[in-house]
Amino acid sequence: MKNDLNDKQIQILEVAETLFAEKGFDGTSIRDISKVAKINVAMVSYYFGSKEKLLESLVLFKTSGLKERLVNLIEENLEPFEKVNKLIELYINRLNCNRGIYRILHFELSSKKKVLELESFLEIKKSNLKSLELIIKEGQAKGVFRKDVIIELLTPTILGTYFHFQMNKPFFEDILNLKTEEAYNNYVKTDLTKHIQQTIKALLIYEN
Amino acid sequence: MKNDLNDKQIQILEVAETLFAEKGFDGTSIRDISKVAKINVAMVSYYFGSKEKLLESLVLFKTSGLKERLVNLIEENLEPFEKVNKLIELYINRLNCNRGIYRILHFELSSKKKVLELESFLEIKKSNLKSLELIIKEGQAKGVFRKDVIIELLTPTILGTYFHFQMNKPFFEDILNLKTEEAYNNYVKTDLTKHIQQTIKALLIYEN
DNA sequence: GCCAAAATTAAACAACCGTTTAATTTAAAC
DNA sequence: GTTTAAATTAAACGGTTGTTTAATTTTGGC
Repeated sequence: MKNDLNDKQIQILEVAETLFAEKGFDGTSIRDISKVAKINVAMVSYYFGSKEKLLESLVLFKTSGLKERLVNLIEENLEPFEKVNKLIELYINRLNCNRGIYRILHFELSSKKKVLELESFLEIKKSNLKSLELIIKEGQAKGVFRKDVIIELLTPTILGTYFHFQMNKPFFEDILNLKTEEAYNNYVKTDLTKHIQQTIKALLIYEN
Repeated sequence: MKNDLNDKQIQILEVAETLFAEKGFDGTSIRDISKVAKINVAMVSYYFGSKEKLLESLVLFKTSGLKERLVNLIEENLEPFEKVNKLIELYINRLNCNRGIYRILHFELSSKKKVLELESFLEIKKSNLKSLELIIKEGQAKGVFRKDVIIELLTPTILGTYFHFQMNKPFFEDILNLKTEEAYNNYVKTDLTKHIQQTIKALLIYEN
C-alpha cells in the first residue's frame, strides 16, 4: 500500500473526513466533496480510483501512526496503571484530534465490510489488541491486575464508551449543560477520559 | 403520535429494519425495501409519507415498551446490584432481539438529527436515564454504591461496550473464534453481558 | 522553446434516487 | 348490485449519483 500522497490528495482526504463524519459515506456525494475542496469532480476518481477507494485511503491515512505510538508506550518505564491510563488517553486523543474519523471507523467500515473490513484494517486492530495484551499481562505478572479479565473486551469498553458519548452529542450537550463546542471537548478530555480510566482500573482490580 | 399500524405497515417496518441495519439508511433505497417486502414502491410514501418518516415510525415502533419495563424494574424488590444487573440484561436483550435496531439508533439518528433527534426520541432517552438514576440513588442511599459516580456516563459504558462489540462483529468473530451465528449470539448473552455487569459493578464499588 | 507527462476541466453517460400522478383493483357498507 | 373509500399498480417526474471521456491547461526536464 502506497503512502506517497501529494498535497492535493491530502486536502481531498481532509474534506472527505469532515463530510463523511457529518453526513455519512452514502450521504456524501463526490460532488459535495469536490465543491468544498474546490476541485473538479473527476479529480477524486483520478487520484483515488473510486469513492470506495477514497474511503479506504482515508482510513489508512488517519490510522497510520497509532501502532507506532502504542509500541513506544509499551517500552516506557511506567507503573501498570499509569500505562493503561496513558493508553486510554492516547486512544481518545487520537480519535478526538481527527475531526470525525471515529464515526467512519465505527460505522462505515462495518457496512462496507466486503471491501475494507477484511483487508488491512483487520490487521491494524489485531496489532493494537496485541499491544494492549502486553500491557495487561505485564500488570498481571507484577501482581497488580487480576488474572481473569477478558482482555478482548477491554477495547469495547474503552472505545465504546467514547463512541457512544460522541454519537449522542446532542443528548449529552443537553443533559450535561455543555453549551459550547469548547465546553464539550473539554468534558471529553477531562471527565469522560477520567471516567473511562476509572472504569478500566476498577475492572482490573475488582475481585468477585 | 399514532400507533395504529396495520399488518402491511409492520411488514414494511420489519424489512426496513433489516435493510437499514445492513446497509444504512442512505445505503438503502425505497426500491430495495419494496423489492424485499414485495410491495410497490409507492406504498412507502402512501403509508408513511416519506423515507425519513418511515425511519421515524420504525424507531418509535421499536423503542416503545422499554420505558414501561424499566419503570417496572424500579419497583421490583431487589438488591441494588441485582437491579443494575437486570437493567443491563434488559438493555442487551432488548437490543439483541430486534434484528439491527441498535445500528439505527446508534448512527442514523445522530446524522439525521434535525428531524428525529430533537423530537420524541430525546425524551425517551431522558426518561430511561431517569430510571437508571433512581436505581443508582437507591443503591447509594443503602450505602452499597459509592457516591461520586457520574450517572450520566454509565449508559455510554453499558451501551457503548455492547455497540462496539456488535459494530466490529467480523473482528470479534475472528479473534474469539466464534464461527456460527449461534456461538456469537451466545457469547453476547453470556460473556459480554457478564463483562458489562462486572464492569459497572466494579465501578460502583470502586474507591479511589 | 519544445515536448511528453501530469493535472485539470466541462460535458456526457447510464443508472438510480424519492416522490407523485393517474388509473385500476380490491374491500366493505348499504 | 351499486357505491364509496381504501389499497395497489405502472409509469413518469425531475434530480442526483459515481464514473468516464476527450479536450485543454499546467508542469518540469531537456
